[in-house]
Amino acid sequence: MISHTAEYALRAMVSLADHTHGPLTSQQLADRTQVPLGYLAKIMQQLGRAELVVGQRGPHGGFSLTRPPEQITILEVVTAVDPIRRITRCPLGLPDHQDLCPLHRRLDSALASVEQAFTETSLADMVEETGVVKPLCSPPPKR
Amino acid sequence: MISHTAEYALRAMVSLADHTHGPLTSQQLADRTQVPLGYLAKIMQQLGRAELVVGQRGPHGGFSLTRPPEQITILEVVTAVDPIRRITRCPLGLPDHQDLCPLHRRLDSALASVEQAFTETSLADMVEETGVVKPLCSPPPKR
DNA sequence: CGTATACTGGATTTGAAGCTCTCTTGATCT
DNA sequence: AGATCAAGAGAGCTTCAAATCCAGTATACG
Repeated sequence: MISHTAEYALRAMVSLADHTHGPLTSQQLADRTQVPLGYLAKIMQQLGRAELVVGQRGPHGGFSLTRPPEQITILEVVTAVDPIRRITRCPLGLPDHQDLCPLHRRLDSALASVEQAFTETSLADMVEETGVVKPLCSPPPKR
Repeated sequence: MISHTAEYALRAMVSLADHTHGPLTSQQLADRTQVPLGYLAKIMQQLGRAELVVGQRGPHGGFSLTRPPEQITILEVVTAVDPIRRITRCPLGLPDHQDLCPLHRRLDSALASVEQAFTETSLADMVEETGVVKPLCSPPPKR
């Protein structure tokens, strides 16, 4: 349901949102997110074209968010790399009608609910919940 | 989010649910659903192995549902051909913890809501809504 | 029986997504 | 200016889902 690419983009964006002091290089992001470096670089390019991040070249360069994490939704990130395709017209061959059948209404409404959930969550929401914990997945509680 | 395969399976199952008089052949189903015949045959095999349909060979053969449409959910159909994979553990490389991070909690809860929606809808629900209309997607309102 | 019908199963091809490699462009620091 | 660091961009490889093809097997009916 969620492509690898979208997953990777989200991990990278969350890492950036969590890192407030200056940019992060592709290499640093790849380490944090466990995403293959070369592939991540491509994804970062896409995020750049969507103007969600900017890349600064040269020493001390790297990627930074273009907006504060509160103002970037999950949906924007996903859309930038792998858009959710809502079902707006008949997926069958029948060209001469507009309404969706019950089946495709259901499927589209499932898509809609996902889209809705993604709209309501910002990068900041996810960083805040993490608290002091740094890794993307929280380690076991210490005792 | 929903694979072609799952879409095709659903179309075929809805067609079967809508057809109460005897079985439908792969060929007939392919016509109704606009799915490539050879590929649909493979999908029907999967649905057969999941015991959602039975195939009757020979003349006047074809596929029939094994249960009344009210008792078959969308989820069962989707699961038979292309299961929804819930996120139950850390998708990153970190093996030594159980909890999901905020990101993956969100993603999994999106999956959960889709799963829920699919559980609550049966094939019968979709056939009933169609009413007299035969094609999977309803034609334009006549006036 | 024999034949036409229709599902079953395996092998193969195609195409898109995932991933790598390499070269180029731009920025920083001696 | 020259060296180095890091993003940008294009070409190619790999893997897997989607789709096709072909031979095999079971069933109904005359």
